[in-house]
Amino acid sequence: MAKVQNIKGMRDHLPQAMLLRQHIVATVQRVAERYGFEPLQTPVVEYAELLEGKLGDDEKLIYRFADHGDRNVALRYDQTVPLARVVAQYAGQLTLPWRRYAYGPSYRGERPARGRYREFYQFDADIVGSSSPLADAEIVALLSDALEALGFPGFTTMLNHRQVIGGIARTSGLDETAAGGVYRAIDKFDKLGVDGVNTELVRMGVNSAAADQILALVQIDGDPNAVLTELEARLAADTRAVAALANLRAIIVALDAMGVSPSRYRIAPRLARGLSYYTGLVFETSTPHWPAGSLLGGGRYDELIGQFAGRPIPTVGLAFGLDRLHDVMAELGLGPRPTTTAVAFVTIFGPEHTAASLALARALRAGGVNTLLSLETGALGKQFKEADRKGVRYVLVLGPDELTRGEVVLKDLRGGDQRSLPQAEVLAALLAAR
RNA sequence: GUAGCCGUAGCUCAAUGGUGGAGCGCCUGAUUGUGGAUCAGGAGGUUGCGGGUUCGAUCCCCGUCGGUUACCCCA
Repeated sequence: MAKVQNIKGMRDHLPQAMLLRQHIVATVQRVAERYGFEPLQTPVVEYAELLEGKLGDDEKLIYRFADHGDRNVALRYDQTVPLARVVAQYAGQLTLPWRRYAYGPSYRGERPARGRYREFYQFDADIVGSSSPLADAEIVALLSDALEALGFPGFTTMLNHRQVIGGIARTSGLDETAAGGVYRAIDKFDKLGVDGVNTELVRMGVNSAAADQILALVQIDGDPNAVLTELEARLAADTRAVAALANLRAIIVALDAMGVSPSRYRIAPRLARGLSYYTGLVFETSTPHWPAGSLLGGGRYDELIGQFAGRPIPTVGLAFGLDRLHDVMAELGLGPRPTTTAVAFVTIFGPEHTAASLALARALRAGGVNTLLSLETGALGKQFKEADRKGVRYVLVLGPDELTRGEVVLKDLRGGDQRSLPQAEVLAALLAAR
């Protein structure tokens, strides 16, 4: 017999988890559509060469194999590269700027850890074909609205710009080739602290004066405007950094005008992210209630799509990590926690009353009430028990007494009270109670 | 990729180199027109899988699969 077991890092999502996951997706989708984003779906399998050359060292994490036609294929590791392919492939059919969202699984052959899986679901939202800071701001506003709609009690989005990090490295006397390690080191600031990052920087050959300067810049924190002003002063010699800071300032001005509370974001020069294809804004949202990693992240990547399209197409976007959002919400008790989809449970009093119960169930369903029908007849106790265990709130009984009077017994399992009412009124009663 | 820890009933976990237990859950009944609470009874195990050591392995050793923690990495 085949092994009854999952592939490492791949999970089943049983009904109780799915109900919360679907709530999350529906909520985020509703917000995205509020901003006029349109849905896109692409296959999980792509030509391997499409994904190669975008990830750097992470290429070894790509799931790849030969298909039945000996094609060299791979499972997508994110939804951004497929987006780039679509934009290039359907250039004539898409009106830019294009706002699109996508929801689905991606795959990475890395070691599973808390909140990280080999098959993971993401909800992506991107604005393709605009370099306006309004696009960057809209993405940040969208994520703020979405997390608030989901009921997150406290979250903060850290904003940074790739050329601010570049400027920090350059003004500290580091060349671009050494910068990669520096980015990784400062990205660990929250985990390692000042001394830890300093040790790390020195260990990779940064002299201590430069390390001190990097650490001083990276620790700048506080009111977004004040942080920008301070960075502008300290990085004034680096023209690219100055431009980046002006860009960030334009973004937060737009955020304020869009109604995003300044308490929801910070300018964080220490935020690095992977950076492999980011060119401008980078951001990451986290909550103090979940120390292990961020809820979502994103940024501006103005060059990636151009690699496929043959002309530059500036784009900014984000990805919600569904698995992590779900884990955090489940742990914090956020969101609805239904155990089933049904609201009503129709019992069958006995074999001879089957038709009447079926007709009742049909009428409730036609009226828009999610209705579970008993598949057993008689033994009302067992039927009630099934309804109770499923978490269905209302149970309906159609016995000989009720049928004679043209009524139905409606019992609320939550409170335990029940009443008998005319059949014609049951639907309205359930709709009102819901 | 490196190192550690874990894997026993549906779930959470005990146990001993010598016939594997509990709580919760589940099933049946008390209750042939009503779930939860209570009481009584019951079912449920190749101790992840494979190999080795041993008279004998759930326990010790090796491998493997899965989970998990810290590193690495995190598009």
